[in-house]
Amino acid sequence: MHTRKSVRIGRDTRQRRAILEVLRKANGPLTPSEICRWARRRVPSLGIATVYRHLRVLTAAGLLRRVELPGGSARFEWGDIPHHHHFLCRRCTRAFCTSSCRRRLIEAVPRGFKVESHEVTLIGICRQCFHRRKQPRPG
Amino acid sequence: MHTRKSVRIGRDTRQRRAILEVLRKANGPLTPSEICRWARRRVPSLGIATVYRHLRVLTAAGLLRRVELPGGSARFEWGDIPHHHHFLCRRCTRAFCTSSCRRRLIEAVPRGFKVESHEVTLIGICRQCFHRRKQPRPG
DNA sequence: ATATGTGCAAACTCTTTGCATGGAG
DNA sequence: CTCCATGCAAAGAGTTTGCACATAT
Repeated sequence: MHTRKSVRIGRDTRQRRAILEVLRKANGPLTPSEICRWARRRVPSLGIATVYRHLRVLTAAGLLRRVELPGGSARFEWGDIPHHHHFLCRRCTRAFCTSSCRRRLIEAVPRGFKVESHEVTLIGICRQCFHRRKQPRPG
Repeated sequence: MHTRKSVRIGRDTRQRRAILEVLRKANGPLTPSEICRWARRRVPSLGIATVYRHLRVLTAAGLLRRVELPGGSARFEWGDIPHHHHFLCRRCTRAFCTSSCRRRLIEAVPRGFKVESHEVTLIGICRQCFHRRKQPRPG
C-alpha cells in the first residue's frame, strides 16, 4: 500500500485490507453498508463504525473518492481512476461507472459564481433489473 | 390553486399555503428544514412532520418537484418550471437554479441500460460566499 | 511497550409514523 | 358534523463518538 502524498493513513489492519479489497473489486462506487456487508466475508466481526472511520481517513488521504449520487448514502470508489460519471439504477439503487466524460459540460451560471466541479448522474434501469424480477445483491 | 391531473392533494390549510408561498418566492430548491424555518414566519406552530407530509403529497400530485443534489437532504422546487439544472454552493450549501439545459447530454452507458433522466450538479462557491465571511441565511 | 485500531453502545440527525386534538369542508 | 390535518413524541434509518480492550509497530 502506498500513499501518494505521505498523508497519515494509519495502520495496516485486517479490517482496512478487507475494505480496500472490496472496493478494488467493485464495478462502481459502494455505500458504507454495502462495503461492510461484503468485507464481513473476510472479517466477520467488522463493525460499521470501523468502516466509516476508514472511509473518512482514506478519502482524506486521496486513496478513495467520495461520490454523492441522488437518493441515498454517499458512495466510495477508488481514488485514482480517471474522471467519469455514474449510472444509478432506480430499482436496485446500485451505482455503476460510465465511460469517461466525453463532452465539455458548460452550464450558464450566474455572474460571480465559481464552478469547481460537477456531478452528472444518469438515472434509469440497469440491464439486470430490466430482465429480473427480484432485487439483485449489490456487488 | 389548480391541480393538473385532478389528483388528491387534500385540504387548503394555513400550513399548506405557507409552505407553497415559501417555495413560490424561492430562487432555488429548498430543503424541508429550510422550508419549515421560513414558513414559521407565517405559521409559528408549524411542525416539521407537517412539512414532510405536504411535500410528499404535493410532489406526488406534480405540483412540486423533488431535487436530489449531492451532500444533504432532498430539496423541493415548483413543479412546472422548465427543465434546468442547479448550482450548489459548497460553502453555504444553498442551491440555485441555472438557466435551462443548453446542450445535449449524451453519456455512454453499458448496453441494455435504460436512461430515464439525468441530474447535473455544478459545485463551487456562490457570489455571496465568495465575498462574505459569514454563512448567509437560506432564501 | 505504546499508541492507534476495534467493536459495542449511545448520541445525533434526518425522516416517518401513531395518536389525540384541531379545523376545513 | 365529519373527516382530514396538525403537532407532539416516539420510532427508524444513517452516521458519529466515547470508551474499554485488542493489536500493529
